[in-house]
Amino acid sequence: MPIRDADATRARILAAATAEFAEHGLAGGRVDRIAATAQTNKAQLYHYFGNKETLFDLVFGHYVQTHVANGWFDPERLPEYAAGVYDYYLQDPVLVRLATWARLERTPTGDLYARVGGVDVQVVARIEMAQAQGILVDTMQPLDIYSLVIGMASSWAQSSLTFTATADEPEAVHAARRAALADAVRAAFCR
Amino acid sequence: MPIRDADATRARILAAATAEFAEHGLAGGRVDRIAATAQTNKAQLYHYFGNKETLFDLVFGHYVQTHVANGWFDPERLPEYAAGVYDYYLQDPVLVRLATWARLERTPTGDLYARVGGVDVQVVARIEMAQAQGILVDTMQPLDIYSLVIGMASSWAQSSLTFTATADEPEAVHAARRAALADAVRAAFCR
DNA sequence: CCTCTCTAACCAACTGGATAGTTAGAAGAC
DNA sequence: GTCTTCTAACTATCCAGTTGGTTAGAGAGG
Repeated sequence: MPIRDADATRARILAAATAEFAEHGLAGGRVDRIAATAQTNKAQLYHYFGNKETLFDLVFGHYVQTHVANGWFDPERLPEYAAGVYDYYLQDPVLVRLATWARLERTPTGDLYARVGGVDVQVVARIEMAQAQGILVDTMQPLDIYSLVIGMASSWAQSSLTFTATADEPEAVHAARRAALADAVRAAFCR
Repeated sequence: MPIRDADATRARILAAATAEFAEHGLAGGRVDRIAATAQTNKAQLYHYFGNKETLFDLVFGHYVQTHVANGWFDPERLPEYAAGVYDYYLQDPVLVRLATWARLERTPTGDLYARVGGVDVQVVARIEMAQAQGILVDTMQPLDIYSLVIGMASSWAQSSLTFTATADEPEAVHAARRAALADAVRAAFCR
């Protein structure tokens, strides 16, 4: 590993910025802290990423692209998918927090992922196919089904308007939530 | 109306702070802007409210207390309640935005309303009663049902991780979402 | 009814530290 | 030798919180 490595420095800044913005958001995030955590300095940061806002957008887009696997969504096993999302949010708060900051500070209305290429077109196509096959109810718009499922799965996430789950709760509590979530999704959307 | 009116000044500051914090959050909110909007000055603001953080908590608590009517929640008409929440969030983004900022910046885990007195105990009691009467499923914890319903109703709110609804969309779109939401809630929780 | 006094309400201007963004140049790598 | 990577130090602005007062108006005394 060379002492000077532009790619590695970029990566350290990106990682530090991801943690900082997930924790504090765009307005609350501090460029000095990011540079310090990344073991570099602000001049490097500004050289590679332009400005704070751009860095935030890039962090969010990058995190979505690397952590939301394209084929993960499965309309044919929607209850299991929802339960999986519950577990993911529990184990990794970064995605939810970044997404919520992005929503509040960058994209207050419309498609949250518009800056990042929009909601995967495949999602809609696959829900439609599952509806045609009689697996999912065909009385709702595909995107409405998708929104509701995400809304349900994020009920206990770090964006929750009620109660946010933590890993140190008893496993029985998580099991009960997972079961309630899967049951509710099944009853609501599966035929 | 006297030229000097402490109550009126307090009220103007609270109103201005509510708008400012709903828009920009705690870190992004500016005390100077609040004072200017309230047509007063920072010294008054600090005299009445101590500091920015205290003011934020007070704004959030006050908004919840004045805008979340106690008896509004109705476990016997859960689908209609959910649809009502959809409409409320559509027409007034302030509550959702304040709550989401409070979640991210003040209460990252646990009960969001802990600072404000906790989730209404009546909510649990009334869900339990509805379960005992066979109106709601009794295979889920009351709080889990509550969380899921709020999660579903806020699927298109300004905290949405997918798509945020706006008032200027065609009424047919809103009607479809309301129907999907009510149907899903009914299928998931009502017996 | 007028004037004096006292207090609560008010405010312009200030302070000190934080913060986004810049500069000018040092040093490793090829 | 020169191009890229790196850095300490700098700048200009912003911002939460404070200071040192001024002013409106209520009530008391005459």
